[in-house]
This record gives sequence, structure tokens and C-alpha cells, in this order.
Amino acid sequence: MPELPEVETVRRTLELAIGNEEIVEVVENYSKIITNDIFEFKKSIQNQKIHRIDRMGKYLIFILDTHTMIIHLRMEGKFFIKTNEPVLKHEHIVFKFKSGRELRYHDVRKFGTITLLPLETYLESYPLNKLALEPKDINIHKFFEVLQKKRIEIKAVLLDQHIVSGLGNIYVDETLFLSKIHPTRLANTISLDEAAKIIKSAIQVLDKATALGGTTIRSYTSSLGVHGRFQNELNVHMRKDLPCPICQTKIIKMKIKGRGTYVCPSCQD
DNA sequence: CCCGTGCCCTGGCGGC
DNA sequence: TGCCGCCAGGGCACGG
Repeated sequence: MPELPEVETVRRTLELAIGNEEIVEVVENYSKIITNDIFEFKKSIQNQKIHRIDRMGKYLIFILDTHTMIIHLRMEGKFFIKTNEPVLKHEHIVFKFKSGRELRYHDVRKFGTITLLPLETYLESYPLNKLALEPKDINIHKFFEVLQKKRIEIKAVLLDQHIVSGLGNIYVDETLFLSKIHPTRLANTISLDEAAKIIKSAIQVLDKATALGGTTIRSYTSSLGVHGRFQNELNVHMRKDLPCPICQTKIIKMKIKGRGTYVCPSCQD
């Protein structure tokens, strides 16, 4: 489940690998990934050069000549670069370059999305126009004001990309552990100091994970040969029944908003 | 507006 | 060994 650190790792790798490539053709084997009309998409993207790859929250943004391609990997989306190899079952979209190389979008669950938007308006268009700032850019006082109006669990708030972007299930669990706050605490009971602690912890977790190339939990394949190393640094996530690194209490697993959630019942309250 | 639920998908796994 | 049914979850549509 790529979150900010994994998406940033993919962004860096892709920019080095395919910056300056020119797209000559797109072949779709499962067109629902592309949210535009497929005919319009193919027409607009033809002969566009990849100038730069940006990222906002969990979205990758390919900067082309006149358009941008906004990509969300959702649960299992990943990219591979290949030349003259048979197309595999889950390689749904193939971008063919002038050089002969191909960028292939691979996604077993088919949850990912690719959207082409004009360069002039993409920031003001859906989906980026709805996206909140990342933890490093969040204003604590504004964040605290939002929390005070929310009568839902703090974990649900941190997963909401319209409130703060970049965090997903893994890094919310880790952020709340560092903050010593229980994920079921209602948002409107969080104090200003605690709100500040949450943002500070989120920045710390995301920075460290990004430096380590993200987290690789499902290791059967990795995008572009990138293996993250943050899984070795996880304090609570995926550690049910293992001892808390601070107090040795057994980590418990619970469900919040349908998400598997890991908590130290002693450190977090 | 606010919040909860169901849906999209398929491989992997537990149970028998 | 094989098959069935359920689980994983980010973000959105929908409904109360």
C-alpha cells in the first residue's frame, strides 16, 4: 500500500529512469485504470515528452508538454520498465517510448487510477484541488481547529486526504504510537499540544521512511526493483502480539473504519 | 455539512 | 490436494 514514502521513492526512481522519454503510443489492456475517455487520452498523450515527475501526497504527477498525468497507485499499483518482453497478465497499461523502452503499469487489484489533465489547470482540477497539505506543510492551529469540529476517531481523521495528505494505514499507526495517542480517541478531545505532537510525529515517521526507501511488507515483487527498508523500523504496525519496543506490553490489533489497526494499549491512551 | 456503509478487485489463506 | 468463502484496503458514491 504505497503511502507518501513509497510514492516518493517511486517518483525519484522513475524521474531518473524515464525523464526525457517521449511517449509514442499507449496500449491499454484494462482501460478502467484510465479515468479519461480512452480515445481522448490516447490522442492527447501521443508524442508528449516526460519533462519531470512531481508528487503531491500519494499522487504521482508526470509533467508532459501540454498535459499532466496524475497517477494514484492505490493498494498495489507499480511500474516496471521493459524492452521487448511479453506483456504480463497484470500489466494493464503500456506506455511505449520513442527509445523502444516501455513503462508498464502493473496492478493486481486494479484499484489504481491514471488521469490526464491540461497543464494549465491540473492544480485547480479534481483530484488535486481536493487534496490537503502534507504534514510538513500543515499549520498546527488550522489543523487543531479542524480536529475540534470532528466527532470521529483520530485515526479516521489522519487517513482523510482532504485533511492531511500522504499518510495511509501504516504511517498513521506509527504516527499515533510516537504521539502516545490511542487511535480511537475522538478528534475533538485532542488538545492543541497533542495535535502538534501528531504532526511532528508524522513528519518524523515520513522523513525516516522516505530516507529508507519506504516500507516493503509484501515482498513478492517490488516496483522497479526498489526494496524499502522501513519495515525493520516499524514499532506497532503488523506487530500483533509482539512486545512494544518501549514498555514490552503485547501489541494488540483492532479494526477502525474497516482498517487493521495496531496499538500499544499501555503507551497509547 | 457530517458521518457510516458498501463497493471496486484478486491473490492468498484458513477451514474442511 | 482441492475448493469455498473471506480478507486486505484508499477513496468515492450514496444514504440517513
